Amino acid sequence: MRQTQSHQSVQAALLKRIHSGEWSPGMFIPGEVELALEFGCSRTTVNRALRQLAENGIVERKRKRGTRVTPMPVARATLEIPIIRKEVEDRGSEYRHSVVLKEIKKAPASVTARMQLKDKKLLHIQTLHLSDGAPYMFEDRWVNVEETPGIENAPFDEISPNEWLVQEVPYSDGDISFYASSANKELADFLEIKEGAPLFIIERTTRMNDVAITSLKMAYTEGFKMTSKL
Amino acid sequence: MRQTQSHQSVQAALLKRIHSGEWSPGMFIPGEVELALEFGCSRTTVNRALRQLAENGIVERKRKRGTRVTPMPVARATLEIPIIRKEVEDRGSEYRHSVVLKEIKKAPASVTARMQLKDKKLLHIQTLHLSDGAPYMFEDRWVNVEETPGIENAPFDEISPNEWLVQEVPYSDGDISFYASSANKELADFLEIKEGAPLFIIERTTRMNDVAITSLKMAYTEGFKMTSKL
DNA sequence: TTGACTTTTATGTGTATACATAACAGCATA
DNA sequence: TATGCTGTTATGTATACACATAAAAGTCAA
Repeated sequence: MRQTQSHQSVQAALLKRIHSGEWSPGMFIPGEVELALEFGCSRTTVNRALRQLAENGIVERKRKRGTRVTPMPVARATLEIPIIRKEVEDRGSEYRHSVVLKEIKKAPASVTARMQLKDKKLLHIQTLHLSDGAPYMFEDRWVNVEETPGIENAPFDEISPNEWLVQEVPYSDGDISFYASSANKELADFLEIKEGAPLFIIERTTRMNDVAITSLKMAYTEGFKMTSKL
Repeated sequence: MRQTQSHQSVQAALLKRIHSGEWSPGMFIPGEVELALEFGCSRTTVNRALRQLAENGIVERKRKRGTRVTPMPVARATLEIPIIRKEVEDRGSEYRHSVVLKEIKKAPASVTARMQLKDKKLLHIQTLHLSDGAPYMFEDRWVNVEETPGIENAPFDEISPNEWLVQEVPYSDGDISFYASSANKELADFLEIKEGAPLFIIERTTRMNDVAITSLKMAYTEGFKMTSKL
């Protein structure tokens, strides 16, 4: 029998059994061949459905052992980190930015540790991002100049360093972390908030083949919220 | 020619071209048939490689139009939100929790709005989670009792509401958000921090077929950091 | 010129088949 | 007993083929 979208319906059927508790966490589920027979489709189709469930962390698969419902399901949220300008404009606000500092300098230890670049002079850029004229986010960025040709002449009054890098410099991997912190004097001044006010911090380092390209710290004022579906 | 892992190598080859700038953002790349010919593999294999790239947001695909490198790539971070006990124990600390409040009550407007359950009495549970005896996170949870049979008799002195729900109550979807806030008097007392100290807040609502199961707010003290790969 | 129809094209998906590979079980040999 | 060599099994992956489908491009008649 040839159906369309059948891997999706198979996946839905499997999910239903898991969600209903018919297959409980930790339990091994029937093999691909058996399921293919039951659903009246090919093993390929079942395989795809199961593969997708495994990608989403719903089931765990191992050769020979079989497939089982993940015993302790970890909730996963996929966050999308858009370009700042888009983030602001999508909310219907006007975006502006201003580069408040641009220097070539030896980075402090905390930055060199993250980037694993010792004793190199890095480009240090601080940018204030504004939404409808009000301070929205403060960005403190360090850039490995050797890996980003052209950055010295980039027109940062027109395009933000954020956007320029995303468009001009490819990266292969990186890491990101989120935490809460309180504003120090400098940040408080820039963001026009009280010293000690809570900030949402995103720290991000991107690399190309294990060589750090840029590392940055973004400080969002209270009111910023990051949302995602589970 | 039959190779193993070839969809991975094809994907790697495609990624390389994108990262190297040979194919720049917004550009349409050759069709599946053409690529299959070039790589000496079947269209199926190219399809799978491209499908995975599309899932990761690297390329955009549309029937008939073709495949193009995502013009404005949005960085995506997949966060894993583990069970609190695991989170603490994985860091080598001893986990304990204590339920500080358990009542059946009409929820305040902010909660009913999130859960879209009006005028229902909900179970309200507040739990303090401890790491090596020190306050780690404060959880404020509202539960739709009708959808969670057995919760009234659950042994919350042994197992945390968090863990009990994950294991006993299946859910189909939900949403989650992250933001920074400052501690009010009550939270400051529980978490043994100063009033006004920054907190990392995770708000989460889970649903089963569009019916809210539980909605909770988790407040982490400063020092908590959520990390992920890009 | 406009609007309805047809063709073309690139991706989307399903089937049958084959071989690859990891891990386990059981047997046999030193 | 320990160790190495078989199968065996379930998933992992590649291939050739066929049909589905959305969207663009082309065609033609009112």
